[in-house]
Amino acid sequence: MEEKEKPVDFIREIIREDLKNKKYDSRVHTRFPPEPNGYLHIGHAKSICLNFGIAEEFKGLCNLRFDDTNPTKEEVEYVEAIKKDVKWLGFDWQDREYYASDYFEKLYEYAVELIKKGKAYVCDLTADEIREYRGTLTAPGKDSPYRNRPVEENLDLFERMRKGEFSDGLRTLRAKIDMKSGNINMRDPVMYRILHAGHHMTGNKWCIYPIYDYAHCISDSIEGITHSICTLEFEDHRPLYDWFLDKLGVYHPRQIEFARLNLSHTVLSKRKLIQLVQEGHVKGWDDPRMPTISGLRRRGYTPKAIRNFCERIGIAKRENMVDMSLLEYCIREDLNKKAPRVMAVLRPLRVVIINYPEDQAEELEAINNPEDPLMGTRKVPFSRVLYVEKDDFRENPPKDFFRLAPGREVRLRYAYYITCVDVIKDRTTGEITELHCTYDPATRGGDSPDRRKVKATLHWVSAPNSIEAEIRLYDHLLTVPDPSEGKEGKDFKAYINPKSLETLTSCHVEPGLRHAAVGNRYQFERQGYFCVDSDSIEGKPVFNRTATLKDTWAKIEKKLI
RNA sequence: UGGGGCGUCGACAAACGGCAAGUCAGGAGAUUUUGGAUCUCCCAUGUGGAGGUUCGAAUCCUCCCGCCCCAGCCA
Repeated sequence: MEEKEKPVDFIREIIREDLKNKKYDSRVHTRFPPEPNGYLHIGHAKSICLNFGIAEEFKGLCNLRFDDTNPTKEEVEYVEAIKKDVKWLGFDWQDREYYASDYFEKLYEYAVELIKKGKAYVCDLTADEIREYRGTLTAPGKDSPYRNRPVEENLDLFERMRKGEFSDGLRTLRAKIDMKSGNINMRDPVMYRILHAGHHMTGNKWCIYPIYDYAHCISDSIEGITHSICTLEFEDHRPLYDWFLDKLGVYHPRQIEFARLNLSHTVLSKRKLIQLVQEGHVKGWDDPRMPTISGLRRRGYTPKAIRNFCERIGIAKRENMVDMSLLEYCIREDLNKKAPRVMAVLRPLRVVIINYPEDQAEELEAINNPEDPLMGTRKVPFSRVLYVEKDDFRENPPKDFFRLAPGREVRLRYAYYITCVDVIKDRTTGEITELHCTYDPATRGGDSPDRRKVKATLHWVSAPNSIEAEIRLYDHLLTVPDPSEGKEGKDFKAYINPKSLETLTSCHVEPGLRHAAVGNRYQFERQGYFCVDSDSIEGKPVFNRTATLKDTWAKIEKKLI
């Protein structure tokens, strides 16, 4: 071991300490407990990486447990999606796929036990009345008139609740704790509610369902979890978590809370995400603009980049707002090493090489990835008529623009030096339609024998050999880093970026991309990283821009304005 | 006016009484057949504030200030 160890977060520190003290029989067992009522997002990835990561590091286990105690909100579609996403991120729960609903019977037995111990009672107050009796943040609550119901009566009523004798909301089972507690969660919280609703796992077996606080701690206990990691808003619930387990006298894991992830220029709340989907602001949960795992996957993100991101952001208890640029950095870092380079012209400008023989054609050798010689080379066709990027030509170049301009010589990557000799415009609109250039045959491959320098290297495609493609450019979902900092009364939807998607339909890409498989990732030289979308059809691929390349020129240009 | 948390660089985040790490962002330069990548350097005389303890305080104590969470039969 080196002297200087990588700093660890406070949770791993607690675990190290527990291990040192031989707590929990020196076991480490965590769990990731999603509620199957929505898709996983990058914030969940933080939790997944934490829980599964800890299990790996400490040679422990991590369970996948669906927290399915509310049948009115949960669906199988979500459990399938969640499993797919966790797997895709690279984590394995082996055979430990559990559901809180697996424990409904046990939960019921424990509830009966609490009733017998005088720690729980059936309450006939309505939801409104319970709210009234609860008091407020500053005023204590008052006892329910049903609080001192005899044990036998509670037992009878609770059994009849289960049997379905009462309609929804008629009665609840409540923990008998302290209506005057400063912690509102301790003011006789509801443990069970009556809900005549079918459940995705248990069907119509139950018409009473346990509340999170009651179900979660016991599920953790049953599974032998050692460290039950959750987010900060559950800090106030910890005394309740402890209370149930203490009163029952069962195995008692430790709940630890950390700060959830906030990411700039997007939203990470299930409620808001579901709103974006349902109101059609995006095309679905896997829209590449979404911060969902499925959205990021379709966008072209790799599991490695996401896991790396989660490692870099760290774990702490402070509220945070991580810059989207860090996520982008992580995907560039990964793809720079892995993605084959290819040339694609997004906004084509026709270039005719006037001194290149009409009937001539040739193939030039291009390097697939300068970062990795093992990835080899490929041939790209060259001809008299090419496309270059519109942005790469300026009739009146500003200072520091060193791409193509009238009279200027530049290099075509892996091809030749060319010089712009004429600018052809549309007579009526004045729009530049074509460039006439000459090439220097001595510069084949991109080097000049006389060592003369050109300041720019342009990507290009051969017009007759290129194939057409659709390319979708994505930008931030929101125009502001943090929508909650906006004007009073403005919700996040007021900041939805109208330019978050730009679809380019007449792009030209290298012929080698004709049969690119869905999901393949490439670097389009000088443009960014792109991946093949599932909307692709034979002969007409569709690409999603995963991330741009760093663009120094764009920065310079911005300053000029 | 209750209870629970949290304040270290633009954004994350270390430090555990002994010289304020690192990363992203930003800036400058080198290099470059991607204005990419890579490399070098710069970027907190100071840790929300004020006192105190100490040879020594981001760290311990006191008071103050600010921010977040809790009044679902949601999780």
